[in-house]
Amino acid sequence: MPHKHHFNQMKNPESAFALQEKLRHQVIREDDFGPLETVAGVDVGFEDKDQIACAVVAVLRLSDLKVQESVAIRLPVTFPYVPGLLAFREVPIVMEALASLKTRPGLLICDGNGTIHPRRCGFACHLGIVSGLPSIGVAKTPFIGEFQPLADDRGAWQPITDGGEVIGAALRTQTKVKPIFVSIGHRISLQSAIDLVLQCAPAYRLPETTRQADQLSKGNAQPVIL
DNA sequence: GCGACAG
DNA sequence: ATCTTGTCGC
Repeated sequence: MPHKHHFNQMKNPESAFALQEKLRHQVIREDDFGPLETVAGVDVGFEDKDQIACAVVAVLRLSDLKVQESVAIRLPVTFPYVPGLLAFREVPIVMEALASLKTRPGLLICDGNGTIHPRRCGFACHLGIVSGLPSIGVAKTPFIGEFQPLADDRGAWQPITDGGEVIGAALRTQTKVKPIFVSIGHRISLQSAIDLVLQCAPAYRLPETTRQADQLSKGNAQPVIL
């Protein structure tokens, strides 16, 4: 079982780059999943002056986008935030969260990029390969690449390119609202990723999966004022 | 060399 | 990511 141990022992950026170069070739860029019953939102938040990471996986029914199950896990941070190496900071704890789920999600919608990455192996790709699950990357900013202006209606999108290669899409999920950045994570095509993200974002800029996971990763103990 | 830089 | 209330606009 070569996988799971690469992370915690990752000490220097050189070995992290090497692993990404290896994993990038394992990314499956075509649809490789059956009928989807559930879709899970993945998000990691930080607390305590960046000492503690909190990973949340929220499993929603695709039919009504209602939360069917969710888990939140808290662990000490083991890797710093380095642009381009986000996966090494967040994948391990997310794997722990996935392990404690009762439901095996049909697909993961990640908070972060997939192929929109210098080495085409962002968080969503990394998590998809390590977990074996189909995954999509959804980010609020593009990180790298260029794209043409998009129409202002919901569903409008433009390819994001880098060195002539299409690496993702800038997608407008709500009319006249700033676009989000969708990319392949693993076992899905870019077109299917776009369609699915749009389906999961019927009312807000971010998909419901991300919103639910995000909400659960924050002050779960919201004091009710009377 | 300089600036930019997912979460 | 996180620190944080109200507020301008459709």
